[in-house]
Amino acid sequence: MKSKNAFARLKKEERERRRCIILDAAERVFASTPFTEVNMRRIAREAGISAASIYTYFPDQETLFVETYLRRVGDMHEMFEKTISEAMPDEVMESIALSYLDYFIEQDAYFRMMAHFMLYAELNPESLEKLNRTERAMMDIFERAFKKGGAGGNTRLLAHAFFAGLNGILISFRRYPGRKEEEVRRHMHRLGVLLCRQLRGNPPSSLSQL
Amino acid sequence: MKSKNAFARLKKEERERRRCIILDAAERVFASTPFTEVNMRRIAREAGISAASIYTYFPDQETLFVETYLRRVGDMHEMFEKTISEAMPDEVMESIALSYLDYFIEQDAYFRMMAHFMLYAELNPESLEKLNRTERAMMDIFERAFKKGGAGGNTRLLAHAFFAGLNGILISFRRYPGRKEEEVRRHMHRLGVLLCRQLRGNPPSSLSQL
DNA sequence: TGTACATCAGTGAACGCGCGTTCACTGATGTAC
DNA sequence: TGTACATCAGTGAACGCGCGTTCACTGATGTAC
Repeated sequence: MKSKNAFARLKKEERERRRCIILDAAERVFASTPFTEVNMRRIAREAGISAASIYTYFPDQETLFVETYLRRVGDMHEMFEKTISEAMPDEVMESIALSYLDYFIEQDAYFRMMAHFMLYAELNPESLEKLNRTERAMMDIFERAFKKGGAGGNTRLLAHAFFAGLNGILISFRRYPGRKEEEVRRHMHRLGVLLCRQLRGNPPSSLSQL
Repeated sequence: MKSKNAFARLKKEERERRRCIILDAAERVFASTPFTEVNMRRIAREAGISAASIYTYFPDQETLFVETYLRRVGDMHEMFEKTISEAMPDEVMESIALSYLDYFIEQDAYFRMMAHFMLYAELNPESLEKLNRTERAMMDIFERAFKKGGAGGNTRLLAHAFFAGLNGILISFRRYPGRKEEEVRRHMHRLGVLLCRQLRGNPPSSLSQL
């Protein structure tokens, strides 16, 4: 009986590892291909299997996308945890804001996915629940950052405004007409810094300095 | 020669009126149909013509969508102009923020279109230029509102932050899990008010009051 | 040790559907002479 | 006044393409006896 369990466990582990290989491949595809050109066949090719095989491990495309997204966002959370514990109180918010912006500027596909989930997705309940949990975790992190930064009052609301503000910056200025990538990033950073200072109730002495 | 011109003019006017009928139909479809279910055949049906006929008046779907969007946004601009001239200085920003949010909460399809243009669109140059002009006009309006509201410093940057903040609120909380429509709206309003006060450099005495 | 059978990952090809767009054609109206 | 021709809005049907997903089948590995 014991050895049978061991076999079953091993099989389960192997299955898990194969799932993981597919997720790795998806991650690479998302990192290297314009979001609208990502599809099941491409991910399969990157993983070295046929498209049909993916369906042995994931029920559908959406679930695969959500899981790829969640893994990545998990990494970001860890990064932020570190920032919170290491940064000085008066720079923790800006540090997080700029990381958040840079992360999504560089990993455009993941921002697109987030936007896609927010705008379109008719997600299955499990995926939806996982995404919601992750969003709440993000809010918790932002809230703790605000507290460390010395903000008082309704820090949950501040966290929401922070989240909304950052997403808004990313979506509103990503195609800033006629600007080069580096200028767009600088502009986003400027707005991110403004957002932090304002939400902390500590406006810069002169906005024109920015 | 004169009468020939008159004929030509009439013909041009008629053509313009037919274009207009299609745009009206598109507007109705966008108002009544989930964004992902809008397509050329539906708009044609609503206009009482065949899908093929649309192509006599618009080169492609994207152009039709952009023009429908622009007409609507034009209306919104007029609304804001009125608000700016009529509202008291200390309430002008909040008034605009709440109108903006309400407008896009109710006209979800137009928000989706805006998001779509920001995220996806490989637009043809003319459409792109029109959209950019409109966005700049929006920024001008916001900037004037800030000035009327008594904000100093870099009002252009404030306008950008305001625009980003409002869009971020709309995209980030539209699927606020487990909340009813009315609660979502209230939450968005709360965040909108917070955004205004912060950007005006006039934080509410206690955030927990919100 | 050998044979029959079960399990299951993996596959190429095809299915199915949506939907933007094009095409060959019709029918009405206007124009030339 | 009548005939031939031009113009042009409008159409139904079909094209074309992308792409998620399914299906019937293969081949390897393990198991029973």
